[in-house]
Parts: sequence; structure tokens; C-alpha cells
Amino acid sequence: MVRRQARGQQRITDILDAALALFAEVGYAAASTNAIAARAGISPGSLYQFFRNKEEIAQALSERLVTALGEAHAAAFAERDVVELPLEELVDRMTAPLIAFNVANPGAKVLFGSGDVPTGLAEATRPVFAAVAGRVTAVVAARAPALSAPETERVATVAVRIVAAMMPPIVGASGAERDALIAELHRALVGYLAPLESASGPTTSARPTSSANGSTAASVSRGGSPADPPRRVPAVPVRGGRG
Amino acid sequence: MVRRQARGQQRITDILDAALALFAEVGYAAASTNAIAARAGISPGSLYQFFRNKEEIAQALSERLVTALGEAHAAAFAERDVVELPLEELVDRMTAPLIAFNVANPGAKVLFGSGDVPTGLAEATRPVFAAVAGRVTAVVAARAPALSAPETERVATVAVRIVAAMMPPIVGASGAERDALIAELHRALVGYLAPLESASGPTTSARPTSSANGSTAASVSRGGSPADPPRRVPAVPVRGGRG
DNA sequence: AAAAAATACGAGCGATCGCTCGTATTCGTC
DNA sequence: GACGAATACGAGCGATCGCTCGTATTTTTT
Repeated sequence: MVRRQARGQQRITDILDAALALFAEVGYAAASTNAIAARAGISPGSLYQFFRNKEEIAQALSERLVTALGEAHAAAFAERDVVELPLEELVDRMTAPLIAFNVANPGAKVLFGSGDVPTGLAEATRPVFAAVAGRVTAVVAARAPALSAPETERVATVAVRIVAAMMPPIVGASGAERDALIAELHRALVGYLAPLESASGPTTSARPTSSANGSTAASVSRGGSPADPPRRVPAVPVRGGRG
Repeated sequence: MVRRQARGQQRITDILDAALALFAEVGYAAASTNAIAARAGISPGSLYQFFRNKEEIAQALSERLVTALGEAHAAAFAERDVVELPLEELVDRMTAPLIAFNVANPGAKVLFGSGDVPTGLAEATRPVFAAVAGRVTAVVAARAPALSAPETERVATVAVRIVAAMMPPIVGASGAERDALIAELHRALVGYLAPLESASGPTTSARPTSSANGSTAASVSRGGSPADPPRRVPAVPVRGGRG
């Protein structure tokens, strides 16, 4: 390992920023290393002073995402809240940082991708996905203790995949449409997770099933008013990770 | 257009089969045209006798998928059933062909992809996605007439994305694990869609909510027994599309 | 200020990719 | 069996890509 100077650290940040932007625009495969270097304002040779190959760039980017996401996510994971919060709120709390993050960093979805990324990137993608999935698994285990370990993991995987699947349209949309999509994501997650908590779960305070139909999950956006979106979420960009 | 001989038609089928298989193994970008040709047992030159470029191969493959899927799907879309069927059954009927199709044709997911495919393939991907989404939109409109047009479309999009998101793990798994994942997909869709029908919807006959908890949707795999998966679905391969 | 280390450059290497082209073979038609 | 059309071949072109290398500059250390 080399002793990095401040200048070098800045270059690394520049490179990762450029890579993230390019990934967002043209995808991983089409983002050439020379283009990344050019975008970062350096020569191809300089790029390889800091990364041994293209994949390592994706990996470093992935790590940066995991870190930034972890910090943003941590706030939503106060132990107590996780167990006590009504499901509806919990869902919002867990998705909000993810949404904010992806909106602030379009292109992150390339790494957070739904699992089908070009060869070589899959390796770099896994940590991001695994980090989120791990956290969700813990929450599911806490709130639906009746589930077996494999079941818990499965539920977490499905939940994460649903979130990931909705990310591109959410990021792509804006304004009211984005809010509406977020509301749909909320409904989908609540609809999926609510039944699991009904048995021995914690405070499922929001009337598990009262009326004739099981419309517990329909409280958001499906009333009279057009949207009533979940509260706007704070931006959690990662660009200035080191700057 | 050239007059195709039987031999030529066979070559086209061979090429598309090879492309589908390679896409499944290494992805679109990494599947070189020379490799496709070799896999199809022909020379690179011959390949370009039938397709002008790589993208056109993906497009033809996409069309083949749309056709095959359409036929497989049509059976599940008898007008009457769509409106009268209980949601649970409807969901199974609509997802079953998709699952069977994707299992029989791994690699189809590359084209059915969740929307984030390498540049150039996006164009070819759209028809498949749009075809499925269109059908689902019609069903949603029929069963939840209270929704506005944009809402209907949004719901259909979300539903399709959820299905697409679950496809890779379902295809990747096998046996009991696959059945369990299919059950989870079922739960997710029902949980998402059920609330929409509660108001003015059609026959939600399947005991909307009887027991103490709202576990209507959890009837599969979430009881005492390990799985009780949805009935095995007929295979709907496309390989012999023209053979 | 000299030596060492880190950073910077950019032409270009080797490999690969999508695709072409000149030519040879097979098939359909009469 | 002759002729045109369709099919088949595969070496290789031009472009691009990931990456290297020799060298020059800047920063840190001594």
C-alpha cells in the first residue's frame, strides 16, 4: 500500500464521482475507463495509479455506498423503534433513507441493482445488497419471531427486492408522480409484511383486521385525496464522502 | 426481404436459441456475436445473413418471447375469469405462465429485465415488458374500476415490477426453495392488490377475512406445514418456436 | 537542496468486439 | 443440368476497450 497524499485522496473521490455519474448515464459496461478518467479530469494513466482495474473502481464505489447508506440508515434503526414502531411507520423509516439516497445519487441503482449486473460487477454489487438485506433480516426477525430462520431471510430478501425494483421508476419520476410511486411502494411493503406480524408480533397497533376486508394496508394514497405522500425525506448524498 | 428457405428458418431458430442461452449465462453485453454464431454451429458471416446486427437478434428474441408468452398467457385471460375470479386465484393464474416461462427459458429474464439493461437492449426489452404490463393494466382496470387511469397504470407497473424482481431468485432456486419463493411472490402481490378491490371490486369471494388475523394472503406456506406450494405449473418453453 | 515517493501524463499495446467481404456451396426452379 | 437465389464460410478490418509504460512533475522527507 502506498502512502496517499491529500491530492491522491481527492483524485480518488473525483474518480468515484465520475464513475458514479457515468454509470448512471450509460451503465457499467458502456462506461469506459478512459471516459471515467476524462470525466474526473485526469489521464487514463493516473486513474490506474489508484485503481488496479475497472472492477476495483466499482468495488470502491460499492464500499462508499455501503458506508454512506449505513450511516443514513443507522438513524432509522434505533433498537427500540424497530420493535415498537407501527409497521407503517417502520416501513417508511427504512425506505426513506434508501429513496433519498438513490434520488440524490442516481447511478447508485447500478450497484444496488436488482441482481442482474454485467459479470464482474456482481461481485462489487453484493456488499451493498447484502448490507441492506442483513439489516432488514434483523428487523424481520425481531418483529416476526415466529418465523424460522430461512423464512425470515426469504421475507427480507423479497422485501429488499421489492424496494430495489421500485427504485428506478422512483428515481426517474419527480414531483407528484414520484410521491405516488413511493406511496405504492409503501402499500406493497405493508401489504406484504403486515400478515406476518399478526400472530405473535409486536405493536401492530394499526388495527390488524377490523373491517370486512383486509384493507389494513390501504391507508396511504388510496383515500379520497390524490396523494398524501409520506413526508419528504432528507437528502443523503454521498458525493462529498471525503472532500 | 429475402425468400427464406426452410434451412434459413432453422438457422434463425438456432441463432435465437444460442443467443438466449448465452444471454442467460454471461449476460447481453458479454455475449459476443461470434460466440453466438459458434454456439449456433454457424460462422459469423452466416449469422449476419439473417440479422443485421446484434441488437436485431435481441429484438427478434424479444418478439419471440412476446409471442410465446402471449399464447401462454392468453389462456389465463378468459374475459370472464379475469373479473370473476378470486384475487388469489387470479394472481396465480397470471404469474404461473410467467414463472413457467422463465424457468423453462432462463435467460429470458435478461430481456424481461427489470428495466436496467445495457444500452441498445433497452429498446428490445420494452415490448416484452409492455406486453405484460398492458395485459395487467387491463385486468386492474376491470377489477378496480374506481381507480383513475394513471393510478391503474401505476398499480400495473408496480405489480409487474414485483413479479420481475422475483424472477431471478425463483429461476435460480429449485425444489422447495423455489416453491417457497413463489409463495412469497403470491403473498406480496395479493397483499398489494387486495386493498384495491375492497371498495367496489368484484367477487372477492375467497373468504376475504375470516380468522382473527388478516392472514388471508398467508394461506400458502405460512401455516404449519413447510410448503404447500401453488400447484405445479405447466412448462411453456419456447425453444421449438418454429422447429 | 538533494533524494525519495507520490502523482500525472498520454501515446499506444494487445485483445476483443461487431461486423464485412470475397468466395464457395447448396437449394429451388425450370 | 443450368441458372439464380439463398445459405455458408472465415479471415480479417476498423473501432474500441482495458490497461501499460516510459517519462515528467509535484510533494514529502531528509
